[in-house]
Amino acid sequence: MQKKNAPLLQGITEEERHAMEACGCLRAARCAKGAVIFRTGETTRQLGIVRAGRVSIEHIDLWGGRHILSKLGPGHVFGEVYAITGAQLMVDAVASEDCSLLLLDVRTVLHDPVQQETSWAKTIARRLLQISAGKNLLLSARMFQTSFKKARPRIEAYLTSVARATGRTEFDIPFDRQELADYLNLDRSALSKELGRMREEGLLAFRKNHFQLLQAVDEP
Amino acid sequence: MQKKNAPLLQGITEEERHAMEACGCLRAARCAKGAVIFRTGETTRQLGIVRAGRVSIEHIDLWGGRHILSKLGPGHVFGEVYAITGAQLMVDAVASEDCSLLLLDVRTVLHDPVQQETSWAKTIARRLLQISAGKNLLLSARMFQTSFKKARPRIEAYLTSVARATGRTEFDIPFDRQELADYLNLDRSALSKELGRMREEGLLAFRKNHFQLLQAVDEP
DNA sequence: AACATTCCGTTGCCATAACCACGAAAGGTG
DNA sequence: CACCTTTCGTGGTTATGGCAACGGAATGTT
Repeated sequence: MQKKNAPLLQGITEEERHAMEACGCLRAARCAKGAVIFRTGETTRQLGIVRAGRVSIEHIDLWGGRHILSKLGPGHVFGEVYAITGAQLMVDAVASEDCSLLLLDVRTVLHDPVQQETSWAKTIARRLLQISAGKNLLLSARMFQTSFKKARPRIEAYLTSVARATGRTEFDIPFDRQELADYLNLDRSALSKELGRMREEGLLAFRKNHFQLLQAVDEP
Repeated sequence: MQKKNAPLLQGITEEERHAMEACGCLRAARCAKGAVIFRTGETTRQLGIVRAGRVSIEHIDLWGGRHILSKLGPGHVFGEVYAITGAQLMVDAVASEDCSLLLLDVRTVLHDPVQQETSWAKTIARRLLQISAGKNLLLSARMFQTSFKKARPRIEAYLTSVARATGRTEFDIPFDRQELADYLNLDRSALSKELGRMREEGLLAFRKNHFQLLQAVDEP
């Protein structure tokens, strides 16, 4: 039972919470494992906030292949882009475990002439902008890393970006091999091979998901 | 001389414009061709709005290779994600022609306790959220299209997405071959080869940047 | 018209990554 | 401990896409 507030709701008081629930903007929900929260092709006025459990954001491609875009734990927000724009979902949001969620009606917050003027609506709107911009940065970073045509540069780009983010040349990554391969759009065995080669060449050392860069790629 | 307002400034009256300029939030700028407007690694409080000319958003990778992410014409906005988050730029913004720009101080709009309450600041904040969410959608769509390991699925995914967006099976795409290849992270000749094969198989017809899907990929 | 330029299709070669399959190591569970 | 599952490295094979080079078509320029 996670008690900490989601970033989206930080700075929202208990009273404001009650006001939100009273006007129907915010409601709690529970989902059993495997339940589909948002479905591809639908539209939604609501975004989801994970309170407990995990939600998987998945994309089924035209050939039935499934891509897992992210798994979100407590505190994270999903579906906000679709709630804001009104666009049809390009992904499914699926409860990968039993979940406790909050559903927030974004369209009301942003467009209802009355609610819009409440202090909590203003707070939410501000946070939404931060969250949206932040996701933008993540997507951009990933695009750069996966835009290389060969495996080696993709791996180097990813690892150096983690190194830059943490400020260290030794770090753990949040992926196992298969997940990293998916993230970099590579085959797992191809990734393993390339990592092996890089280790032989003395570029890095690793064990499981712990990596150490030995010849840092410097920038002047 | 483009006179139409940028989406970001739609609904902003002349008076509000003057107020913005008076408080230093908004200022005009001119850039000669080749001038660097924002530089990788810097931070910025300002976003740019293209009034005339074109701005190229570029990414120099660790090996000196240059990737053009987008070219923005009049009305488009750039740098907003970095201005909002305060993150270091991962891209350069370069004037690819002589440009007339507007620079808008986002941090003031969002964080200055006084300006924040003005009607124009509220309008701008609302629009920023729409723009940010919209860019998010574009980035997501591109990610899906480039996440395939082989050329054929990437091409199909891209073309079907255009078909879906336009509602037609016959359309022009905004890229020439080289640009489409860059967009899909493919080699130009590999793209040409695959397109040729698809034409032979009767999947589509094309000439230059005009495409026609013959066997639409249906979804139930 | 002669020329340059850009855009596009095609070809051949080869490095490379996808794919399949196996076995070893590590971790969890009874 | 024995067992199962997950994770990871390796090998071999094949298909694919990157690369370089060329020629043709279309367009623009002098």
